[in-house]
Amino acid sequence: MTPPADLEPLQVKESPEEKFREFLEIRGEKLTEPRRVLVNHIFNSHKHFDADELVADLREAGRRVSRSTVYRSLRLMVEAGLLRELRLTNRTAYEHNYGYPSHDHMHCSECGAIVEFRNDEIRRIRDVIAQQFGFRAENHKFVITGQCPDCLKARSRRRKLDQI
Amino acid sequence: MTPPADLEPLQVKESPEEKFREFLEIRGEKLTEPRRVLVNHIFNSHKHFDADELVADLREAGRRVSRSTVYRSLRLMVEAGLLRELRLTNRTAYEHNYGYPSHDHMHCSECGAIVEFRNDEIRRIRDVIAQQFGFRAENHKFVITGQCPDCLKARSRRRKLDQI
DNA sequence: ACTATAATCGAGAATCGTTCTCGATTCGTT
DNA sequence: AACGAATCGAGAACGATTCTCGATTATAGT
Repeated sequence: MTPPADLEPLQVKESPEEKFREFLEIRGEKLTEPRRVLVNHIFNSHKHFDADELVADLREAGRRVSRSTVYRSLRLMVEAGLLRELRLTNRTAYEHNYGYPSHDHMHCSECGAIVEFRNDEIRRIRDVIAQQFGFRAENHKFVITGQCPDCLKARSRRRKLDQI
Repeated sequence: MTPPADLEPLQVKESPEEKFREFLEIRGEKLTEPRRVLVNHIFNSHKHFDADELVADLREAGRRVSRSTVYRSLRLMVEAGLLRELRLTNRTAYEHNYGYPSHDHMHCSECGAIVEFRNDEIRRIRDVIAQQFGFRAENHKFVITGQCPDCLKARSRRRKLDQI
């Protein structure tokens, strides 16, 4: 299933690695080998992942990076605006924030699938509400929970079997 | 600050305790003394709280309920539809779901304040989007993060001081 | 009331994701 | 090559939550 046209990666001037290096330099920190491995691996494919999956993924690819460094680097990449956190379960999931249009999520309560969607009205409503309350809106999270099409199909299949 | 009129508690036929007992009975479980203490204490005031605050609160009121029982009961009350979970920080916060109109939240990233608001458009958008993707929408969470009016005021005060 | 049986309780151990500590290593610069 | 600062990895520590298990309590049947 290809993503909808409005959720294609955006054209960006700098690569994630360049952007990360820049962020680190400003703070007097360094883009080391493990950090370069991480940022490139993460932006090599567009998907949601958590710290454990990342460690396992890297290990499979033959790149050892310690858990400590993975957690530390993820935090940095969030601060750098490269990644965004999603707290849907007890584990924190991450997704690309740099070079990717802003969007929200649907979360299947049965299989855990995460589906992205784009809707500009939400942003508008958010700003109207914030203004009403004198808030300065910085960000928002909109997550629709329910059952994805696959799990709904599986359910109705089960119901039919039960009737026999 | 009184809550907006559209966020007043709703009139409900059954008390939370009755509703809890009913839920438990269906599952062949019992409304015990600790559970009765908890459900009544929780619905005695309308506010957000987490497990630790609840334990401390009860202790102050002279009612000892063990941490285990508090966690177990909170889970049950969520399943019973009495409470709703909010995962804004590392601690899970809870709020009334029974006898209270559905609403969403603004969360101040500076002081942690949680402000409720009601907006019917969100629900409508949610259902339209879910339908587009073949999802069955069961629930949603919409959280606006930013700075609350008080923290904005404190900020501009600080900026003025800096200028002197 | 009394007893039997299953559910529940409390205390503390265990779990699990994440963060911290610290001696060893690497980076960039002289 | 040598230095100081930043970073690394391994494992300890942490904090919220869940689990374990012997003691306690609720409810139905006598």
